[in-house]
Amino acid sequence: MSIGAVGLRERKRLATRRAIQKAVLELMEEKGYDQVTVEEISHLADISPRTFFNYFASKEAAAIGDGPSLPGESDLAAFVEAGPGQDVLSGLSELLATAVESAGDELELLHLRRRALKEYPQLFALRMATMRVFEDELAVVVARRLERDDPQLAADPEALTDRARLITLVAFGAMRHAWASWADAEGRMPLADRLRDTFGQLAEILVTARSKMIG
Amino acid sequence: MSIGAVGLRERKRLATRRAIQKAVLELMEEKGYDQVTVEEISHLADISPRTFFNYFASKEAAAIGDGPSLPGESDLAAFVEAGPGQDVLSGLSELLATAVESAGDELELLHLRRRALKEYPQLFALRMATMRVFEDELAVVVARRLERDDPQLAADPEALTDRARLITLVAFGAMRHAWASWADAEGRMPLADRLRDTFGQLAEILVTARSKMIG
DNA sequence: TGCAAATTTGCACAGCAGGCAAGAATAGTC
DNA sequence: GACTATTCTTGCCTGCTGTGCAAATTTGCA
Repeated sequence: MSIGAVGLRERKRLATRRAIQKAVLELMEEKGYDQVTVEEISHLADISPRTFFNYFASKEAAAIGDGPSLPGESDLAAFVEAGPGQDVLSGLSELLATAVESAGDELELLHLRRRALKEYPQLFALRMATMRVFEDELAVVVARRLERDDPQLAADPEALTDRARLITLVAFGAMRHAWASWADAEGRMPLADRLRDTFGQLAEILVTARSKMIG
Repeated sequence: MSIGAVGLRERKRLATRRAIQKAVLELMEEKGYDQVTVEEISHLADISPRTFFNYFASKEAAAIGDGPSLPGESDLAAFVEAGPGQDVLSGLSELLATAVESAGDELELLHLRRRALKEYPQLFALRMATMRVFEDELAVVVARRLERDDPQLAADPEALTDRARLITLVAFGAMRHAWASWADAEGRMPLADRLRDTFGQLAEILVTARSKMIG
């Protein structure tokens, strides 16, 4: 296997992983989550039921699907090095919008999942729960940014990660809002645009809050 | 059954519900989540395994436990009617702090759960996910507040609920941060204080963001 | 081609979870 | 206090979920 190329093995694994997720979601739309069995899913995905569990720990995990992953290092660096002139939340807005725009081949799965999970708020909430990993990764990046922008925070590592985590969680709240309105609109407007819109509204709210706090 | 009093039936139901949650958490601390069976839980809670499922849909649901409920109407009214002079996030900070302070008899369960779930981030995340219901209830209250404060928003019901939802989700992000630092500190400082502290920090961030957005 | 490593599969089994109907406890009525 | 309706608990039975293990298959590499 030549350097840089992705081996057949890994490609097959990814394909199987996606086939399973696609199968669950399609069957869910057809007959509802509870009526779908692992046996059916496996049949549709062309694997044995035992193999299903080599890929996902549970039927639920397959329905929820893989979480998002961080944008590439170049995008991250752009965010980290934007400098103290740009406010952090605006920077996050751009970073996240960029991230979802580069979804690429996962787009079909994204829409299938949106439709299927819309019927199951519990599963949707569970998917949100799996975002914890993403949140943690994001918090690290935010910390990198704060470290550069704010020498005072940089001197206190504990306060730094604490602050980074707060910002990340708040930004994540905005992200959830963007997702919700995207889903409400049946995905007609790109998710990235929703994100920018939501963060814009957030800025409005903050400005209002600010004027009240000082006024 | 006299008016106002809670019947024996309901009291017993609540007691059983709490006994189950207590049993799961204690067994979890003793031997780990996976090693705990519904049979053991039922035995410790003095009910049949079948009855267990009359109370909780799954072992997981019992481990996660009941979500929080809204504060009393008097507290809600105080928040709703605080007037446009108080910024909404500050108001939410007080409302939420008040809510957790009136936990009362659930306090033992609260601490038991904190300890037990700390070992299981997945379950903790799941518990966060079940807060959706709480979020929705809270969003309704926030909408009531906005309707009073902002005539412009009141005229557009859709924009109103959308805005209320965004504020709620952002506040919930802050709440998650408060929970995290409370759990980190082993619950030594009251959760309510953590909440106030976190919302204070949030205000700081907003001030910074504001000065950058206008500067 | 042939060997080593990774992956898939079948099999067996414990535990989860729900439908159903019989029995027990509770509430309301007289 | 006895009677009846309602609600709750329990046992039984069943199907599905999820895992350990070992055999069989596929892929990577020389």
